[in-house]
Amino acid sequence: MKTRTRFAPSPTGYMHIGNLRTALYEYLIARAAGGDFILRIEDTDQKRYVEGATDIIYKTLKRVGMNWDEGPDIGGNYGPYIQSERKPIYAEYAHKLVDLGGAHYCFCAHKEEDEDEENNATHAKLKDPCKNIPIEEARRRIAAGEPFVVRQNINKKGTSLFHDEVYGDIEIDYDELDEGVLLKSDGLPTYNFANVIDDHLMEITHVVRGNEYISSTPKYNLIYEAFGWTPPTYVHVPQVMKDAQHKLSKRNGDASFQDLVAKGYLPEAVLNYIALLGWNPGDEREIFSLQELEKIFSTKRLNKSPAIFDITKLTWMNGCYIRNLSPEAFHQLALPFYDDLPSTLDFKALSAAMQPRIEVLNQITTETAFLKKVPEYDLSLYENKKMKTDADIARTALQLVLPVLKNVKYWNNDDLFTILKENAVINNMKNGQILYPMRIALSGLETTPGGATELAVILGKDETVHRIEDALIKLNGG
RNA sequence: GGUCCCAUCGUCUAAUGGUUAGGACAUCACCCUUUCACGGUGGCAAUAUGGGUUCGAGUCCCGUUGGGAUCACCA
Repeated sequence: MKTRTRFAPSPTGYMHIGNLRTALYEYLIARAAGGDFILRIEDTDQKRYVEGATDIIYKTLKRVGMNWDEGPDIGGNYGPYIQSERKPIYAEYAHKLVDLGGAHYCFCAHKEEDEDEENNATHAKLKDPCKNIPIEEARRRIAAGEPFVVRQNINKKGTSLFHDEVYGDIEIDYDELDEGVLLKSDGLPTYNFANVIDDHLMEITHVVRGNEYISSTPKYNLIYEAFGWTPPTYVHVPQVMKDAQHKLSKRNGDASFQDLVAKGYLPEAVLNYIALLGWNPGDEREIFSLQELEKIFSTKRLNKSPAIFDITKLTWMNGCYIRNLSPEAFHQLALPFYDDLPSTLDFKALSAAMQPRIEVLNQITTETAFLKKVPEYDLSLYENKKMKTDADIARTALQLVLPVLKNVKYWNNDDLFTILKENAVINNMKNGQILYPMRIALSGLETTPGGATELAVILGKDETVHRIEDALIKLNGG
């Protein structure tokens, strides 16, 4: 049987990191087996539907290179792939399930968000009064237009046993299961029911989902059983946590995939990082492309315990990806972050300086602020013990260097560095006594991305001369 | 609360019952160096706890503690 997995997000307008990881594992299981990866949109909750949310899902998956073989946009042999368009299918199977004894009709009024514990227990196993309504009477009431839901029957006794690829064999007592709603009064199925029907009809072989579904898995199996269908292979994965106590969630404003990308995390790096949250390749490699993961992924190396999303490690990994970029590729990614900078800068040189120094693209903004304007600084900045400089030496050095720079023919790093070094020797000064003050004059900062000559190249000859003149005025008490 | 699940450095993790418990991030120190960064070298740092089983337990069993999940006409 061909391996088929599906990513079945609900369009709530947000690509949660944990969701993306689930999608990744589903994708990898399919690809590792040469199978198909299906995209299905689960929009059975109209209240939560967000306009444009499906586009975010498409865009995100495409951005990381997880292409699907069947889906709402490209079709396939098992469509439709949007649950709201499958409404008649669920109704048909729901009634069928009632006929098969796996469910019953229930006419109880729906109590909205009722916190009353009594009410919560009302429909627990065997307590639903509607379960005793004769089927003929139920059908009559439905025909008469009375609102109804289809509720699952849990008639079994004893314990349910099922196997999970990650957690092994799990036993749950049937008494623990509630007779939940399968088909809502609006005629749409609940997640529990829609999943079983769709996964079966779409011939899904592996179901990957968060481990919060472990306790309800026996309910799914009961439905499969009632229909005489074979349940899929279950792969429950541990949660992605924000910290030891809380999982990552939209409500807390935790980073989503699109938030991370907007900050300048590369999609490839994010994907690489989340692949390793709860999975490892069995050796000590950490940097993987999606293509490499497709070859080596196995559910056997999936972890059981929750993993905390560590932005610090992702940031490091993103830095690795940035440094591995070709200079041209990096330059293209950096360009949007140069918008506010003077157009006279040598942007290629700036990119060359930025690439090894940043780990997230948006760090470019703060790193380059001094290129717009020299920040206010104190003359004490010219004092540096190791460089053996102070404001007086700085004044001498800059006065010395100014005419030299004005005469430089080839404004590039190597020539500038050679010339300035020669001048240090001629004037019996140390390199640092010239380069350090020059760097301060050009930046007004204690630390800068690149040295004096690199900054000079980035700023260009005119601005460099200009900034040194300004510094001299400042050093002379102006 | 009932039930289910989980437990190795701060974090992500490795370890056919036999290793000085390994790697990575972070952190610290040093080297490189026109500052910073990159790069390089090294340091600090873990088997939650109590009992078993075993010649030998991070690994198997039981208890304890801690944490998570679930008990919706949400997924």
